[in-house]
Amino acid sequence: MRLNEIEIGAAVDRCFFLMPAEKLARSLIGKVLARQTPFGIIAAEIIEAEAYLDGIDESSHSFPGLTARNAPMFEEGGCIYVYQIYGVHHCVNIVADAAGIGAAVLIRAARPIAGIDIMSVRRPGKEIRDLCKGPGNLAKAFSFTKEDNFKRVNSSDILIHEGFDRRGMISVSERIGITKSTDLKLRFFMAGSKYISGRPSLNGHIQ
DNA sequence: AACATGATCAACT
DNA sequence: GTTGATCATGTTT
Repeated sequence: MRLNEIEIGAAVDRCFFLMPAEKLARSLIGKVLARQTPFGIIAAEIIEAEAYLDGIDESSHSFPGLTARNAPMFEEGGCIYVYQIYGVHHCVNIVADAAGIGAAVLIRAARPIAGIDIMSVRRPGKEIRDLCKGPGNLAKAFSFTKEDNFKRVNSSDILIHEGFDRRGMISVSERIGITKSTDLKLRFFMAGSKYISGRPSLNGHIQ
């Protein structure tokens, strides 16, 4: 599929998401997140993502076991899980692995490819590079809300396309903004990209 | 009380 | 340009 003269590949198949969250987070870098809206399609290349594991990961929303809030995380991989944080922001996750596991990948930053005019309405006055920088900002640009919980990628208005092969361009670090299980290196990102969140000194920025 | 954040502002290099 | 402090805000435990 082609969007604004950019080839973003085909939609990934359903079984793509049936892998552990750590592997899925790495695999999602370079993929294109897209959404069909009444005003047209929005699309952006995933540049930064974090894995939240089942079992030992105390910072994962699934750690306490199944609750009303985290129920989407226990669906089969490819399910959407959106939560609200600090009363103000929303964050988007894509569930990993088989049903009942409870692992997901937080999408933290992306490079806008299409629907920039639509994103700009939702993020007035922002530079293109800042439209989808940070999980709360990305959710705002894409208008993700709890309404999107339990939707399935590629069987709804939310899509993931093959995008770009970024193997060999991906760096790993500790996750941002958590206080538990901080030793785990589960943040994956394109080093030096101007689209990633966090302080430049943590990111190997070139800019 | 804690929370997977972001905008703003003041102070610095 | 960068950094750290502060706070707005609603849901969950």
